[in-house]
Amino acid sequence: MTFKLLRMGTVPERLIEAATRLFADKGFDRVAVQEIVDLAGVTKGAMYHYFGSKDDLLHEIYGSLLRMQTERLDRFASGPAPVADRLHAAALDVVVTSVENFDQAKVYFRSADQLAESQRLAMRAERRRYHERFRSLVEEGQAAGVFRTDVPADLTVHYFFGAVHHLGAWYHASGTLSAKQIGRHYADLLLSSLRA
Amino acid sequence: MTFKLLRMGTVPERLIEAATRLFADKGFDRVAVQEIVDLAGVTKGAMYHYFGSKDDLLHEIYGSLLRMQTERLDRFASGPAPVADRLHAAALDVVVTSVENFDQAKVYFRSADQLAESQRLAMRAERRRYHERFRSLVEEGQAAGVFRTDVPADLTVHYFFGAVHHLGAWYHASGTLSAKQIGRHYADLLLSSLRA
Amino acid sequence: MTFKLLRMGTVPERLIEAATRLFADKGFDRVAVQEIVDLAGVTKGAMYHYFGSKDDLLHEIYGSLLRMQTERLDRFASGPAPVADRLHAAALDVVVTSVENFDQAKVYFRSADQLAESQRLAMRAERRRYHERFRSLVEEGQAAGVFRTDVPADLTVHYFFGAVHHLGAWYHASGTLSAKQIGRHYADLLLSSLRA
Amino acid sequence: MTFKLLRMGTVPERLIEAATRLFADKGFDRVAVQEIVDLAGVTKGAMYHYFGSKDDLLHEIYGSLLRMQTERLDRFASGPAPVADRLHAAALDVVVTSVENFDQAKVYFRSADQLAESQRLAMRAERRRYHERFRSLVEEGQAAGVFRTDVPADLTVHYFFGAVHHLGAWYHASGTLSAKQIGRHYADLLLSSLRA
DNA sequence: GATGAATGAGATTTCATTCAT
DNA sequence: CATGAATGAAATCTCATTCAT
Repeated sequence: MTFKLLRMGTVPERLIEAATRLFADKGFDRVAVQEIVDLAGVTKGAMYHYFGSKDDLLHEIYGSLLRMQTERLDRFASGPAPVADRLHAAALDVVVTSVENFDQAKVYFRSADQLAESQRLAMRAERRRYHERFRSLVEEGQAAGVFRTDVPADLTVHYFFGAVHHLGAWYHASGTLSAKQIGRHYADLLLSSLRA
Repeated sequence: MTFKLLRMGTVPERLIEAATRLFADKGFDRVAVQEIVDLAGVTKGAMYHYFGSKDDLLHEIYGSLLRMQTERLDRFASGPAPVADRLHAAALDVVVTSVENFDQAKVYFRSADQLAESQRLAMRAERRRYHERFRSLVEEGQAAGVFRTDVPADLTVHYFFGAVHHLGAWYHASGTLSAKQIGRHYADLLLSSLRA
Repeated sequence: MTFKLLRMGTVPERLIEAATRLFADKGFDRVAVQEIVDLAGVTKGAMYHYFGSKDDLLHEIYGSLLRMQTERLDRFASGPAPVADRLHAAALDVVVTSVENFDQAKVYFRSADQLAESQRLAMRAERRRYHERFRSLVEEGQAAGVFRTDVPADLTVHYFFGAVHHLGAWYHASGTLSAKQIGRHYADLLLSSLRA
Repeated sequence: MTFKLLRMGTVPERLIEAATRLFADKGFDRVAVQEIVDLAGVTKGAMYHYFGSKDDLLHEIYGSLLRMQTERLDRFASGPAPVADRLHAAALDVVVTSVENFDQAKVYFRSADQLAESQRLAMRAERRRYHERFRSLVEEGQAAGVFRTDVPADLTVHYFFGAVHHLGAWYHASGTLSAKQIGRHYADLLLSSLRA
């Protein structure tokens, strides 16, 4: 697959966009800095003016999606609705936002291990917080007696996010299902599997 | 993480084992051929005597797990038991074998995109057959009226295998759950989510 | 070692001071223009406003010490005192001024070869004049019969300035000897070695 | 200055020789790996097959001269002759061997600061041992009453080795003095300056 | 006067693969 | 069967300098 030269936005924006597309398409390790700057229509020097390293680009892309999803989860988890509804909404939302930012999500799903040592720890902590927030919703449902308790909440959350991460492996925009439809199915499957 | 020099088995076996460990640990692109042969206790010449390329090693590891799981799925799917039981057994089995061959599974889960062009197509076809066999079990249950039909079987299968692939991201041998326990939980969640 | 942002003096003065410290610390080739302007608290544009190039900075530092020492040598060499006394005073003085302007001296001692082609010739000629003036003092003593003649004056001068240049390799302000004490010892050693 | 393609010796030998000439001529930081391998008549890959880095080449050159001179100093210092004779012989020898291995010596004299962090400490320790061995000769002479005691032995040794290091700045093979003549003059100047 | 974004050339290093022995 | 020296292409990154504002 080839992409058209990017012409809009500031240089760092174009670089991030170019990197996102290419990392999503071929994986971090298979993308040369030269390809990124070519797609962004600048020179390598310009890239290193704005980003300290190729790793930094990944970190930026990775972190920005993680921040967005953390923030949205917070909103969805903290409403007044019954816990099952809140969990359903949160599950649906994470699928929809992943599909709507699909390149970014693909980078996110596949490249945690490619982060530089220093960034890896910080990102891992952030991801764990996200995981735990989601898990606490499940536990809340268990405590309320609406979710089964024979399967550990932790495991259920891993199970669900596995499904979400796997979107990157099979979803294509050309498919018949919309982001929302997929999200609803995913959320339905999660809720069904949890029903007490 | 560092590994001990491998001393047992034939040269090609040692090479496969070394490559499996290293690919699982760092990802295909981050492993140098030199590291593999060092761990296997041989030289590069020896490796190129037995394998045509680094890609071949990946192909071998990838293909052998895929073959094994395809074969086992065939056995589990074709029994005389009720379809729900057969699906449960198949789901449990794929989790158990993935955990029991964890390094190989990690390589498998993460490296589909790293396969060389020529091998990629063949492997993709094989994987699709596997996916379709599993899906046909779900469809059989839908036809029999024991599984819900409002969620497409295809999507359910992606959902479940997403969960399985994600094992590589969180499972550690040191955890409290055994392979079988995890497999049972996973299979239970799958069956619950499918119940009509 | 890190240095504090320079805040005093005019912009070109701060640039010279920053460059002097950094060149002394790491050597000309290991210092980036960016570091110099960071330490001086200005931007690159400012530097290129005042200096034509990084080489120019070195040239400035190099030349200013050389000019100072040439001038002082002239004063010390041309007095009415006996030649041995004048040589002793000159030798002492070059050590003292080198220690008192230690960063500048370190740059001077180490960086003759880093000067740009065009500047190198001019500086070499200037240095040779300095060397010859010093040598002529030695020759004057030889002619007067107070210095030995079996060792060529030229060689003695190289010998002594080798010792002086080497100060940059071992002297630290934290040592027990003062600039003057070191200078006296050096001058004593020179005079002793020359005694007829 | 340009050099002729090296054709003799093993590849690592040619690389060391090429690096020695070029480092001596232009200084470590001004020599590109490409120049070294061109002069040695091999490719960059070959160089990195034998040496881990450009730093390693410097370390090798630096260390081999240091080892040689340490060993020779040991021999000269430990004889039965009077201490003044032993010091004279040692001083003469270090000059002669420096001149006879002039390229290596020039690299050694100028490049201590360019050594990589890890190697710098080891080399510094080794150099200090050398310095101390030389100093102990001076102290022995002071204790024996044949050398002056008003100038610290330490300082005298720095003084002398400054002169030796400076050879790299002025000596040329085309000069009128032979290595031995220079050595004798240097040793004479040292001994004269030390006479009680 | 001063900024700092951008360039472009070149630096070191890596690595899968080949091949003479 | 097996070695390991050598290649050559490509990777990431650095940096002095320029120039529109």
